[in-house]
Amino acid sequence: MPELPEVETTRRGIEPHIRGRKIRQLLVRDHRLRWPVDAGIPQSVSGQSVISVSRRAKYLLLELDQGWLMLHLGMSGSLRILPSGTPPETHDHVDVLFDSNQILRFRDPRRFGSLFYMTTLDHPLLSKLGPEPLSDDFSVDYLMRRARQVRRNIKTFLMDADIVVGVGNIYANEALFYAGIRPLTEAGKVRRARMARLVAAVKMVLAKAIDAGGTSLRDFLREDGKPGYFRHELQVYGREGEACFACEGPLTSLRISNRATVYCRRCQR
DNA sequence: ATCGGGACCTGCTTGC
DNA sequence: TGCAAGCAGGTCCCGA
Repeated sequence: MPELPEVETTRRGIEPHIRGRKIRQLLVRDHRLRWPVDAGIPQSVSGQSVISVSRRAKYLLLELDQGWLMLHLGMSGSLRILPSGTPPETHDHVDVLFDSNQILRFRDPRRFGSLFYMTTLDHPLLSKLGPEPLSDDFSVDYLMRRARQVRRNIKTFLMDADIVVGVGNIYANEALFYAGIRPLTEAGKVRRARMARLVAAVKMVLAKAIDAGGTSLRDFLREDGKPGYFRHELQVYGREGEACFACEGPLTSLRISNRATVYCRRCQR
């Protein structure tokens, strides 16, 4: 799936096409997503216009006249803007047809994604989320305070959406490399100066990935069907055994909480 | 209360 | 070439 940069890339891609447009019809071909898609959604949103498209964590929020469509891309989801009449392919589970005769089409092979309609933003999935990583709320002070309260490694800590949202496996590996911190270091033992480097690294790597249109490994495509280009910027993710770009030593790999972890023994302490 | 692991799915790559 | 195992960008939920 898309991590935060991919979701933000998608948001920026679709907004100009659907903002101000009226929903003519919403079609659910397969309701079996992470949570079953409510059968009442098509009726609820028909005739409503899109006021704005925003993002909270990795959720896309389509603000309508009287509510919100909330969409998560899961691990393999993507959104495309297509001319109406474009035949659906396998795994194209949801279409939103607009009065512009364009379709917003949701594809998700693994069906880990989700779609909700709600009339307030007071939703349990949004209620306990940590700060946005690119906001000022995600600061050294904040992260030091949270780290003191836990006993777990820094990588798992960083990927916990209660702590900070939007940092998935790729960018956690990348940020720890830039910060020079070993992934298994206990979060509570990271000194302030290094935590400051980590906060800066998270912001930098996410911002650069957004600028590049996200990272495309296999599934992710932008709304226009093109890939993102951040893959070429990756320092450690997917490079186990290869030479570190900084010191040329071989990159080490291990699994932390069952997620592929790659780091440089020499550059990360 | 915190934490790790399992579970949810399909498709692609790898190794026998 | 064929088949099975392993792995993939997320994250909720359960039991320890």
